[in-house]
Amino acid sequence: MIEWSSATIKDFQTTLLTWYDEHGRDLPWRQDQEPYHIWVSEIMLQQTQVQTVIPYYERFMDWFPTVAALAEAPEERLLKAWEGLGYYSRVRNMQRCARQIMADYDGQWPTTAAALSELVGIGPYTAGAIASIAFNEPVPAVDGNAYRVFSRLLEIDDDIAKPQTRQVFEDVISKIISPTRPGDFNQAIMDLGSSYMTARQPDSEHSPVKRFNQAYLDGKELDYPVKTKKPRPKPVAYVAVLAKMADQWLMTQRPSTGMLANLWTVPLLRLEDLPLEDWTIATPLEIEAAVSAYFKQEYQLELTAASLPVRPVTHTFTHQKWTIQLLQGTLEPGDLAFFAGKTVTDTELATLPQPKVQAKIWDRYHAR
DNA sequence: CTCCAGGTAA
DNA sequence: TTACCTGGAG
Repeated sequence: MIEWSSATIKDFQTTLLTWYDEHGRDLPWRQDQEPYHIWVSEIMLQQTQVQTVIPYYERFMDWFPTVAALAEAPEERLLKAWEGLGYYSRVRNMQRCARQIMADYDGQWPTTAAALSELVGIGPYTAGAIASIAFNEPVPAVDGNAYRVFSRLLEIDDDIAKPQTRQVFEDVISKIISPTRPGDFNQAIMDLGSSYMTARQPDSEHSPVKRFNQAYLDGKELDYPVKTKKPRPKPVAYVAVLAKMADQWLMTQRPSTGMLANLWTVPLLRLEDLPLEDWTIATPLEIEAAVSAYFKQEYQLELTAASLPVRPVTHTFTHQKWTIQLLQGTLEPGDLAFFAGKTVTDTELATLPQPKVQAKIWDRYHAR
């Protein structure tokens, strides 16, 4: 890691902020310094690129214009607003946070990073972003962009996969951040990280901070940031049951904890949970019979099932790779007392919050 | 298809 | 440390 003199730091601040004043992006959440606006945008941007976030942000503000409105929203509305963005626990945490602000702070946001960190769903990054942008507190906002930008500027070799490394970056950035315009400084770093200093195809030749970029000057840009790899996702085999009862789709709501919590899908059964001799070598006919037996046993529902002659749907999460065979079925009229779900018309179907993997299942079904 | 990026909670 | 989701690049 290299060190900058105080003259270099001042030079960098001026160069960065001058560039930001000229070329910073004009985004919906940069119209004012409302902490609510900053917060919503930051939570969305944690996981998604700007172009995708914009329409979600506009609709979110339309549906939930204030912290008070968000605190009172029905959960299904919340999940619908977040449908397709992923990491659904975040929007539930946002509502818990909104309720904390109403109950503990009388609707007024706390104004320091330390206090913001106490709120549900607000970690060190988001606390720094809100405190610096909305309240002008000179604190760093260390996200993936900051890791990438500063590791290259200063050739910081610490492994960003290790939690302790955050402190190294916070210390470094604290010395470099503009004391007068900390919010703009942090946002300029984000813009730099998504334009000239990208992960795979940086364009430092044209970057406004080219001359400060030690890794670029040394031809080692792509060596930064240093990050150890994660293990491969584990394969899991599923069968999706697209079943109708009296012309209505059978849908299930997932449990309130774990993956895709509270979202709606067609019944998804792990092959290894079905009554099969050996699920790794089961034939379509054996799977049909096993699924019917499972429905009878677990839900007390009479299902006639037929495999669909389509490619399985694949969907990869960080830690699991799902391969999903599609199966079509018809249910005898019966009660759903033992089934965690309901039957819906096509119109009602569209109102249920559903994850991307379910969208893929519908796509494959309709393309058959 | 594979690989990878990205914050917080538990 | 591991779970949580989707999208983009190659």
